Amino acid sequence: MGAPKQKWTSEEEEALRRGVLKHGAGKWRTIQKDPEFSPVLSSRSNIDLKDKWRNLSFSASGLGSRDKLRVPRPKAPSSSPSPSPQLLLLSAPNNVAEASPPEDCEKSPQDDKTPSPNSMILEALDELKEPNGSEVATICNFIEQRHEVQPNFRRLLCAKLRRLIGVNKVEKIDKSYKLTDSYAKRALAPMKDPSLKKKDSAKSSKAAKGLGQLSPALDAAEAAAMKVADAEAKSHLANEHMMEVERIGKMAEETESLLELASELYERCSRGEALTILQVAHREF
DNA sequence: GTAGGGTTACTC
DNA sequence: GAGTAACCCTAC
Repeated sequence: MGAPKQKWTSEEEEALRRGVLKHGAGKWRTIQKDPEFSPVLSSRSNIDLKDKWRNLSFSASGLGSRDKLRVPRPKAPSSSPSPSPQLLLLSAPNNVAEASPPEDCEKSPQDDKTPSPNSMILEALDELKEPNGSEVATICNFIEQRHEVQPNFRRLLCAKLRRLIGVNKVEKIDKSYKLTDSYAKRALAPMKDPSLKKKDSAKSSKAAKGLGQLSPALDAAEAAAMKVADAEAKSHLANEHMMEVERIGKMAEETESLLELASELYERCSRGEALTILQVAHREF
């Protein structure tokens, strides 16, 4: 890495936040070019904005930053439907990744020599079944016993667990982790279904995968709908506030002109001038 | 142009 | 050593 890291200033963060409010998350280029924000964000690329917003979103959710998984980049394209950026805007992205990429979908560990880390973690939590959750060390040991993992796997495990918490697949209890009830019931059931395991054809495994994804997908859709409704409500509220601001502005203008009128009247009257109501009403004086 | 996963530097 | 923030890479 050549250039040193360029830390984000609070002004830049504020500009980004306002830019997202104005144009919406996902319009990074627009925000970056917006004359209102470009002076502050001139040294940032649209990618920088996106990355920073991602970090902000994760910290807002109390999850810390997104995880970093040091595994070989899967060649399979991540064709998952991308979550609406607006979902990231107004609330923590807890459900955003529910419709997760294929890498996240839990295929049976038997399918591959080295399953994805997600699969291994979920498998471990599922099999450990500790009521109060399992500690990282326990999970790590479990996985190491069953699979060949990279040397720094424990560190990656922590990061991965946080992401799984973020997508509501795992919950953290004190220092332990366990599968969320909803996820354990819905997503893992098809995996463990012997009838599905028996069918080892590509077709059936695909079907099993689909089944495994269906419920989380429904959850994601439901959560997304709620988030959208929430965002719309907030947007409506913001509109109302804007109208209120305009109304108050108008009132201020009217008050000012009334004040001018009153002063004028006072001056005239103090000079002994007589004015009729009609004159005052039509300001014919 | 954007999203998402990966890598690296920094901090505690 | 672990967690986090910033940066990079690639697919779409």
